[in-house]
Amino acid sequence: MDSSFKKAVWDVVEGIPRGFVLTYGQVAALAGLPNGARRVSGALGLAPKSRKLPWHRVINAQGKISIPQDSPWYQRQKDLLQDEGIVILKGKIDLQRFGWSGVVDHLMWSPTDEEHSA
DNA sequence: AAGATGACTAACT
DNA sequence: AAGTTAGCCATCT
Repeated sequence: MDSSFKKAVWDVVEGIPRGFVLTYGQVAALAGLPNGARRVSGALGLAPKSRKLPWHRVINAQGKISIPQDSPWYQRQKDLLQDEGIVILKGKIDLQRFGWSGVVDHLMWSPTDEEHSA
């Protein structure tokens, strides 16, 4: 594993604002590896505690927690997310609303402009 | 060296 | 909406 990638991942995750989430794919892309989604999970696991990363703000592209439910970390991540105001309905998080870039998209894409966009 | 694995994804059924 | 398939690629057996 390229150590510079790990570091890039940590930097990206560290920059996720409270109350928002990013998908593994997005983090990978922002860290410089467009095809490195699967690498992100590893990087998070290797992160030193001293960085105190908001690792829980990283979820999969389906808006769901990717940790196996039989792991204690699953509930842990769920709690942390809900504690910062993120709503998890039926196990899914609305990326349009809580996704970091999703917020920007929403601001730029007003429903009333729908017919003008194409 | 070769095959299995996984905190992933997009595309398809 | 939920399950399957095929790519992905560093790590681990």
